[in-house]
Amino acid sequence: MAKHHYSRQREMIYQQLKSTTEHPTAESIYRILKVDQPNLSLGTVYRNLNHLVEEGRIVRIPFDVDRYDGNASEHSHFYCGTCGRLYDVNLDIEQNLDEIVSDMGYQVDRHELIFKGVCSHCLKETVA
Amino acid sequence: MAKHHYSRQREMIYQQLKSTTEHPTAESIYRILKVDQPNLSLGTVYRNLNHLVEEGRIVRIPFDVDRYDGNASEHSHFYCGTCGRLYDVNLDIEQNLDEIVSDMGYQVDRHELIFKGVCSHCLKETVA
DNA sequence: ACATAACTGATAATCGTTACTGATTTGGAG
DNA sequence: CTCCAAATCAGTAACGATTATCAGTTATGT
Repeated sequence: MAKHHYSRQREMIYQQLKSTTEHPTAESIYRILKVDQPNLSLGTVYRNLNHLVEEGRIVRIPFDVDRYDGNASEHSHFYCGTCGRLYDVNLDIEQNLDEIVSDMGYQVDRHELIFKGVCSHCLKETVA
Repeated sequence: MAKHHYSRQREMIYQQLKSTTEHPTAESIYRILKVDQPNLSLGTVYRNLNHLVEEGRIVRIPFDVDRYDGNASEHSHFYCGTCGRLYDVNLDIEQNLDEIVSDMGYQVDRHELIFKGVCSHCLKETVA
């Protein structure tokens, strides 16, 4: 007996997340999918996002309004306070961080690292 | 003319935060201060926490339910998923992180780094 | 002391997220 | 293929943390 049934809605949500690097919110995923699936429910989006996070297929980025990342591999984020965009940031050091904290006696399952400031795009705009 | 008036409530909240390393929530700060100040309002706590964060005197740790840190110097946190406690973690590398991301073209104002797992205290409990 | 802007307490409103419900879909067993 | 139980759905109500509102109070500069 299967633990999970196949769900068309869940796969749509997952594929939508995989197809973008914009780290959308539940609401914006809902709006996009609603176009082709007019009777999609917002609750279904939330339910499946939680489901996918538990499975480890996607990552929740805890925010004022939570955002989601279809790239579940370990990486950081940069949040631009000017345009509100959320960028992926890959740091070589990142794996070491968990080791350092492990050596302190903690069992580290994962970490969240988010930088905040102004992105290069908005920096240009400001100068102009 | 002063930008801010002195506020007894604000100082109480600040002192409460400085006196603990438990990273309390707005609600728990409220409960503690309410004992000696029965007519303290929860809205006042939220209002002043925001005020103190803007001043940079304290730090907001974005969480399911936000928590606050009276130690405004740069450091990370470890969240234990078993007991729910939030620990301070000091890493030497931490300053370098901002530099690395700055070199990528971003203007980095600050970062948030939080580790999640099981703390040493809870690890012992589990074994026993 | 006066004027004014900041602040407070109390309460209502907001809004992201979760819970509930009855109907529908899925996958395995006979 | 048919039937059943578990999983999922759409729709909507409920929840809870945080913010907004507002009339009354307090702090600060003149």
